[in-house]
Amino acid sequence: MTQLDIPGTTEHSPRLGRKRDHTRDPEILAAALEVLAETGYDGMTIDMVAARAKAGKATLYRRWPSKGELIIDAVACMKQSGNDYSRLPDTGSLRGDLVAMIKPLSIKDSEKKLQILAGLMSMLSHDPGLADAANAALLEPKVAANRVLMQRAIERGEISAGCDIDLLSLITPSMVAYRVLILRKPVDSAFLLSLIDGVLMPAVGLGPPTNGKTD
Amino acid sequence: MTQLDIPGTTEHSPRLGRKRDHTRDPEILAAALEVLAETGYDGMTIDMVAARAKAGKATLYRRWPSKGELIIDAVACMKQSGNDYSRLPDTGSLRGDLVAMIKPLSIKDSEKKLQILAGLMSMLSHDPGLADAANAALLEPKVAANRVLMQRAIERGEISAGCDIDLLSLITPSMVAYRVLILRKPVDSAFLLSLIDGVLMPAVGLGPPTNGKTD
Amino acid sequence: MTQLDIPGTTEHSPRLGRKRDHTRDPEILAAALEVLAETGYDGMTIDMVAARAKAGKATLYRRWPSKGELIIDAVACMKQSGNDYSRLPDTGSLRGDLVAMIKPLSIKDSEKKLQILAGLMSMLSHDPGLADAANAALLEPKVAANRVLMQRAIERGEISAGCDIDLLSLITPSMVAYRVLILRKPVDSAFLLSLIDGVLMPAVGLGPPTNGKTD
Amino acid sequence: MTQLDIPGTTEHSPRLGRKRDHTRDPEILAAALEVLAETGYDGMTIDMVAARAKAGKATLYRRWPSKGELIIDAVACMKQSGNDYSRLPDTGSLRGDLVAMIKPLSIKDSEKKLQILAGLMSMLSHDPGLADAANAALLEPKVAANRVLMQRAIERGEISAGCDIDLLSLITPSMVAYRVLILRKPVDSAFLLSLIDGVLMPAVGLGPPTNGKTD
DNA sequence: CGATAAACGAGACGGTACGTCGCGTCTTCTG
DNA sequence: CAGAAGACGCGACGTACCGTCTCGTTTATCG
Repeated sequence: MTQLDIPGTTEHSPRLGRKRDHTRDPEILAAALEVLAETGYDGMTIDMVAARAKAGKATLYRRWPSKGELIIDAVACMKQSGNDYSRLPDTGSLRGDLVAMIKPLSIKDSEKKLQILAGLMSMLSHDPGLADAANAALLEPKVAANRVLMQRAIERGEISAGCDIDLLSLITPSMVAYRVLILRKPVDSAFLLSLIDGVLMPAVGLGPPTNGKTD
Repeated sequence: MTQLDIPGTTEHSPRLGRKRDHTRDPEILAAALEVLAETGYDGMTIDMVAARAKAGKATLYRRWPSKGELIIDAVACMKQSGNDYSRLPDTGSLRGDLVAMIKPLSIKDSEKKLQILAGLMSMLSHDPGLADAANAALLEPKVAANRVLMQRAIERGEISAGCDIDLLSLITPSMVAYRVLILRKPVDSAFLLSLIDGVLMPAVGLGPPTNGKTD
Repeated sequence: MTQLDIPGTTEHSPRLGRKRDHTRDPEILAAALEVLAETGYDGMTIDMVAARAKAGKATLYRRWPSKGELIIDAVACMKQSGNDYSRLPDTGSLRGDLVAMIKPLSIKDSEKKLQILAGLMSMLSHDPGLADAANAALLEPKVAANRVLMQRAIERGEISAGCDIDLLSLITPSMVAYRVLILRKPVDSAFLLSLIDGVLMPAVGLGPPTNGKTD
Repeated sequence: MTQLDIPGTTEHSPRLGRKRDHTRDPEILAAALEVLAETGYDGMTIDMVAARAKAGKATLYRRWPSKGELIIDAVACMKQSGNDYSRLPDTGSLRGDLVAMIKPLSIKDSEKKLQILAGLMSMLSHDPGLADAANAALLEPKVAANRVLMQRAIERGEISAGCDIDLLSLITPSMVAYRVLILRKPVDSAFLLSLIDGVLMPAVGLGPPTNGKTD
């Protein structure tokens, strides 16, 4: 997204003159994310971002063609800094794993990401491939985590290999998004447990928890 | 939303002079929807809507306090004109009813509504109650339809009364929204059937439709 | 200069909508002159003028197409407010009248006007008719005063009717401008008296003052 | 003006490294004059000059501290290339000499120089000593020529030694400047002859030409 | 002769003013 | 008096230019 110079074929341009200082990119994007978080999408201003990053407005426009693109890239870069799901729980059962992923911190993080997503949403229709960036940064990590947990359950024979895990891994994220963005209700453990026990477990052919304890 | 002067109370003002011509409201809202569809939310302008409706800007602001509210109302009015779900299928089985609701026309309608929803989304965070209007106009009808179908299934004893139909009726809409807005993939019968057979039916304790029996 | 709406033929446009509030013009122009005087031409900013006049930038640009035109008009309006030469001396002799016009206040005024003229000068080449406005506001009043004094001298038979008073009335202004703008020397009585006695009086065929006294 | 590092003093720096290529100076100044003539002072850009001279912007700023100084120097260098007044006419009479200096080429040159002067004028107020450079390059040569002619007339006893030739030599240049820059009328022989016969000759105590022929 | 230090073309940098556009309000005139 | 037309104050947008800085390269002097 950042590449404004078309990568073309073999860099036939010798790139004369001062090089664009790409070490500033992260600083600018971080400033953009700060302002985005503080003032919201609509209140965000290019001058604010430039001032926060101690950069000139022209420097921003040299790298991103518009305010929208800048935000997109800022969100995309959030992917790295955001809490990743590299450390997945491994409790031995799918339900145990899913329940283990219910953490207040994770919920807060999801809600924040969804707020950002809401700001971007109107632009997703217009710019092809833009949705991919937002998805990859904001939603896909969670989806991927779900998919991995289910894949493990298949491998250990806990659930049938015929389960459509690509579909099932989307259910929690989409329902959380719906609840936060549309219904504007808080996401809590009870809601997530309802999803696990009322939707996901039946869908993979597993019954309710053998012991009654749910947390 | 539209009523800025509540006529219900005291009415000490005899409403002198020319009455507000409320026959113009639909025209203005239609113009708003046209512009919204043509230029997208961000590109939409109050002046555009006013010009399209051959109305003055002040006339619009006399009726709606802001651009956002106008759009909300425009969307809300779409509710009436849009294909409502007053005529629900009644095939005798829940699965039959759900499948019967899969119609190309209905899918197209949903996608259009979701595009509008996308444009509104960034505002839903700021304006309290605004999300309710959007939800009521764009998503709730479908949810309500699902709920009714499930309620009937409970009443006829097809599924357990313990099913969380408030939760389950949200699954299809949220998954469709996710698919259209985030993944930008088309919604087709196959996808919807996967949801019905892979998620909903197991969740309500019904098996796959191998034979007509519902176990 | 202010008329941006072409006066055309017969006002075929009914001029619907709110009228442009032309009572604001003088306020804006006055603000422009203030800023011009305080910060100089180069330091002057449209936002400064707008803020000073408590007007929006768009209001200024609706009336004047650019910063330059605004200044021009501001200068032109100065014509009215500036000290006019309606009260010319009448001492009975041309030399007496010319000497009577040498006043410290008048000199200061001239120098200020010339500083403004200097700021405008680079634009005079590009815009046809623009020079006329500047001339009419900044220099012509003085020239006209000289011309009147000489015309009176002709009428009373003091000097020959063959004198090229259109030419001679320009000498003092042009020499003063040259001295102030190019040589950057102060204009004082001695300089002006040198012009009167060394240039103007010989040119109209009058000798030096009959008695040696010059004041 | 060009010497930023004064080589006269101490010279503690051994001037290592590549020497500044001063053969580029004329090319750059010529480019500056071209751009100045084509786009006017306000439209002129350092980047334009650099591009035209196939030089880097830093090269220009290494030699001249600002845009204004560059232009001044460009104008000053024009002094050499412009038609100088080293070959003054010597017809034996002051009037003959003055009339002999009226040449179409000279008039064109003057008008061009005045256009440049106009562009510089707004800066003359701010930069001390800048006016001197402009004056020395653009106006003083003509003034000096007039002064020499009048000095010769004094020396040959044609006119009184009491004439204020410093003042009188300014009259033609100032009146020409006024006519070109303010009145925007062409300068022709008739105008210049009017000045000679109507102003200068009377001022030095000489009558009209003995014979009626003026050329 | 090789090291070194400055100047070179090119262009990115921080900053600032420009002129445009949209919002929501206010004013004028018409029906 | 409602309604159309549109000017108003405000403020963000994206562009252009200034004067400085940083690249990688070239060139002249010094060791």
